[in-house]
Amino acid sequence: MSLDQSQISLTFPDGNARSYPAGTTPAEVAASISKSLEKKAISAQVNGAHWDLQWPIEADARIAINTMADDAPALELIRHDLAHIMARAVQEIWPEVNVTIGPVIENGWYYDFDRAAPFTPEDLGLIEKKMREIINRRDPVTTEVWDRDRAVAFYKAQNEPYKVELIEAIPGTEPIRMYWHGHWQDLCRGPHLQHTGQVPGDSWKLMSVAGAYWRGDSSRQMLQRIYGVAFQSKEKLKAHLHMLEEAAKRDHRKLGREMNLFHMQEEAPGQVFWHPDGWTIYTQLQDYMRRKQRAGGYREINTPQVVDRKLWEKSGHWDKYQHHMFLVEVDESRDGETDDAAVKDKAQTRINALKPMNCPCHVQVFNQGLKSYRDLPLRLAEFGSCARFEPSGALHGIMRVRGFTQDDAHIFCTEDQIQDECARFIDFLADVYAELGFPEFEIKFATRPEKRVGTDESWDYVEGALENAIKAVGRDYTLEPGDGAFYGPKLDFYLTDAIGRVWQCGTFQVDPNLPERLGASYIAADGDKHRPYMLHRACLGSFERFIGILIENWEGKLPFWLAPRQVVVAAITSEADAYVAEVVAALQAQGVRAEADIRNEKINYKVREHSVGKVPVILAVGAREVEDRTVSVRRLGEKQTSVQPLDAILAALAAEATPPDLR
RNA sequence: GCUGCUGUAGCUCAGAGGUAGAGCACUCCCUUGGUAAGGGAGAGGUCGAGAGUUCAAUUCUCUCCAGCAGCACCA
Repeated sequence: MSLDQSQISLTFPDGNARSYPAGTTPAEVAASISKSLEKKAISAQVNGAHWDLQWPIEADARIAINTMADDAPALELIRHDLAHIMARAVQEIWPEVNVTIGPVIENGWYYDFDRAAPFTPEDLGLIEKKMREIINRRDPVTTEVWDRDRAVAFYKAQNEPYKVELIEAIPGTEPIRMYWHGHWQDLCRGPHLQHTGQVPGDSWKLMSVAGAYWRGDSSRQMLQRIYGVAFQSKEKLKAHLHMLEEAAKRDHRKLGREMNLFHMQEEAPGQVFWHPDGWTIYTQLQDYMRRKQRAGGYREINTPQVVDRKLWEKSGHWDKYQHHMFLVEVDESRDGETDDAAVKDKAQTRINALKPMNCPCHVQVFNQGLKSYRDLPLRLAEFGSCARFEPSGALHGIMRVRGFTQDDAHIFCTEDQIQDECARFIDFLADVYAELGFPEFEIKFATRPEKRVGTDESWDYVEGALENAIKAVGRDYTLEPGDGAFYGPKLDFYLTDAIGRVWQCGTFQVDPNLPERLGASYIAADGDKHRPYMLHRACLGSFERFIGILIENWEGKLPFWLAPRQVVVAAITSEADAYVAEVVAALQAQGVRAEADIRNEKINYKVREHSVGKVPVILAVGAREVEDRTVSVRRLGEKQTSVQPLDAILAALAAEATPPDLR
């Protein structure tokens, strides 16, 4: 502690402290250390907070000066200053454009503009050029804290209404900070670099322009958002652009077409036409899940697709979910001979909905016959085909669709069975994910939201049960306070794919509400009727989306047991054709998906075509193999081939074709 | 749903106010070739749908449909 009020003590990362006048800025601190540090400094950490070099320090503090060698602050400043530089470039080219906000995001930044004419790809080039000019000007960055009214008046005079609105949204306790990059001005909480010349000239790129709502609100003005990416070096930018290319190669829409797995067409937007090879993957996965669920104590059921609105009114979906439902109006008085569907007897018209979820139907199954506490927990599973009217802009390949099938199940149980069922499910899911090639997953625990039903005691109990369950199976989780459903808490499961992307697939939700609405009950040991809890749970989510994830994860090179085409037996000369047929038949008899290629093509051609087609194993046979009863084995991605006896490869491939749960 | 862009042969794409082209794939012929494209020939398209402008529209304009990117949505 300094004795003198006007002096403060600043402690450096090495533990040494020095005394400075109160109000000293990190820039002055850096200068007091060395000329080179003064030049290299970009910002500081003051008591851990990211601090602009120009901001005064008024009290004793821990301080560290940041340079470009400090990754996190360097990237933040580069990206943040580029956001300002881009906005400045845009206003230098088109002075009438209004600026709004421009935050740093993963890998870069964006800035939202209000401009009548759309930005074109050519405009992006112009903006980049102007940005380079601005960087080369090496304009100093300066900052001041302004009085709120002065700032509002300033932006009104500048005709920047969005800035005025932003200031009005800043809490009264926070300062209004203004920044200048040369003459160009922006409202910003900072920090920023010393001058524009500190931004590396060639390690960033403008990527795209797209619409975005002002303040993320779809009822408000649509702005134009320009995205950029930025790194500390040209090499890192290149690596990033390369990674984007790699991700594009995995696109399931592209691979689905190339591998002839499925297609979609405009008469059925958001719905999948599965081709034989794609459907092979689908059925393999479904058969696998069916076996796992049977082993896990689930009973499989199947329920109707077209269900009268009365049930949806009871379940509450009619009120809350109607705009997402496909409705089917049927004139029940039709004679069955009139082809014109538009001719309807309104009085006789019945409104149905395609089911968007399976839960209400599952309660109907539960409700048949009296249930005893001895029947619980009752685990009802369905590969439930659902239809949801998703907004057109949300559709994405087979990942976000309007018609899909969930690996859905509902567990009817008592309150004190929740914890066990939850633990059991986490183990089930971990097992499935590991066998499908996703050993790593995260759990997010979403707790009671503001708007909810049920008593606090009940929430306490159920949340406690979930938490105990996670601990019982020895897993970590992250808390998402307030993110639960209105009726109960939930766990969401996020798996990580081969290139580090995370996907939410599994879910586990506790629901006392729907059994109540739909009148589910069981006879407890005390002889009275009680309400069961309903646990909604899914592991893969939907088959469509999960297969999309599998395709992208494996870049189309699915594990052998899931690969739609497992083996191609290719003749090198037509003299081997009969032997090819024999090998194919022997493989098929072992349950291997094998096909013959005896076309009039060279072996090079065949190898290339089936490699491109991601067939995991090519068996080439020519005169030698026919003679020796062997095959030449070539694995996808390997250049080396090996000659093996027919019997040996039959046994090996049959073993490989066995799904992981049956090994 | 919103903003912008796109829609030409199975796929990837070129093209132009006067009713269309390439490569690959496909079919046939030659070739029997030893591990990522052998050679030749042929066939294939109401240029997403509808309307308008024009002597003439696939090309220009409008509406619709679908796709792509982002936003919003995903109780």
